[in-house]
Amino acid sequence: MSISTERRYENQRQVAIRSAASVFAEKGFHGASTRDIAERMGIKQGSLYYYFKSKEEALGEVCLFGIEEYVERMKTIAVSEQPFEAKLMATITSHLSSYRERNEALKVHNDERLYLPEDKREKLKELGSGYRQQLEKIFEEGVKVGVLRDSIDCHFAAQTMIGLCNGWGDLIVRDPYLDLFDLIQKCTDLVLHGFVERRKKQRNETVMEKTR
Amino acid sequence: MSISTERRYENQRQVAIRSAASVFAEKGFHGASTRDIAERMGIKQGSLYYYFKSKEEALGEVCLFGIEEYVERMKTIAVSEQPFEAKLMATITSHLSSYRERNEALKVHNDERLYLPEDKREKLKELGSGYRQQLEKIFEEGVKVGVLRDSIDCHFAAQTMIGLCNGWGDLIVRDPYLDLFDLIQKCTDLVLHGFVERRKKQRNETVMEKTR
DNA sequence: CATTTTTTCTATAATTCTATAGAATTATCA
DNA sequence: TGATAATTCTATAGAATTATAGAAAAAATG
Repeated sequence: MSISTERRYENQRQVAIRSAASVFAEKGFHGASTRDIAERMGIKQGSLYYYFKSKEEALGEVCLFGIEEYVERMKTIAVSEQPFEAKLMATITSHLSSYRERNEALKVHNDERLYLPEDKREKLKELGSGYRQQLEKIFEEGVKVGVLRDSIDCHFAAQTMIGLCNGWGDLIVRDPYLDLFDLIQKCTDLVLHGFVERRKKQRNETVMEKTR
Repeated sequence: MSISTERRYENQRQVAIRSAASVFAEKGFHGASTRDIAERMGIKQGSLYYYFKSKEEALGEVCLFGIEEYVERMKTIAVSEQPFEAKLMATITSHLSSYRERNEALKVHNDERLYLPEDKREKLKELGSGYRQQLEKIFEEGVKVGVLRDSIDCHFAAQTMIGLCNGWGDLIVRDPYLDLFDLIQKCTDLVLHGFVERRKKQRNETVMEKTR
């Protein structure tokens, strides 16, 4: 097998993974048939098995594809020397952007990975927890430098931010015109400051204003 | 058909719906077989069709069961005369509690409703949008009375809060020991105030403190 | 160009699943 | 109790699905 032949195979396999991602995202793992996936990439059902030895393997590859770079980016952000606020926004940006870039594979990872057998799920679980732990550390750092309240629960914070981004992820996948930039601003702002009005630097402010 | 006979039927049908909810939550709509559902309620596969005319109808009933009361409660909260903060917390409480009480049906609604045919999905969509709109109104009210910043996007706020609660919903379903009360406090606090330290009433505060 | 290797196709075995029909059982009620 | 109605069961038709084997086609190689 020549080097270019191998590369060609890997390329086509990547096409297969993206096709599977797209079909799994649309119909779910069990709702999608190998025929659907094959058709989406323009080959016949039986030929798909040249790239995957089973439908399950296809799911495994899609999930890995979906989460791998996402975790990789988090590592980069976590070790970087930016101030807390920048890290937070970078995380949100990375997370939300993944939904646009990864061809629905991240969504498939979220929704369908539990249909993988235990051993394959293990690897994904590690990646996922690694992500959460690093996010947690970012929050801890924020507390340490005094940007964040020291009463906050960093585990809760990390888990919530992941859930919040995943919720928007579903909508991003469904609506390709959704303005990511705007969304990122708003999410960051919410996590940092909440929705409540802060009365700062306002002169002549009275308690009565509350009920005006 | 006597009245008690009808009631018995309706009771058993409710058992069927809950069984279906449980199986759908675990295996997904397509991954679950009618045999699985029947077995969970202790009858044989064919007998299930005494309660549903199709597997799809079962899914429809589960989704409706999952979302109906949830929407109902939101209505009650929205029209109530509580201050904004109380309404917000009531909403979060209602949302998160539903995951404990509804036998996984709300999760099924979230994850599997898109496998329903268009016409059945319509009804659910209306219920869901109604929910979101009412939540939006609560936020708008919060802005109007001055509790919330008037720069906030109430549509974003509502959508985010739903996503945030749904994210925790998944974890609540998986972990029956998760402390809901604590979670509700933290979610409310996040949405209201964010995670950033507010320096209020602190004397001698300098700009340098930011980078200490 | 002829040969070898890679890729895709066709056909199919084996299994599973939904939904239905009609028999059997169980419960209700007069 | 005996008749009627409700509930569950068994058996199965018919459709769909996964995975495999071997033929056919396309591409690479010397």
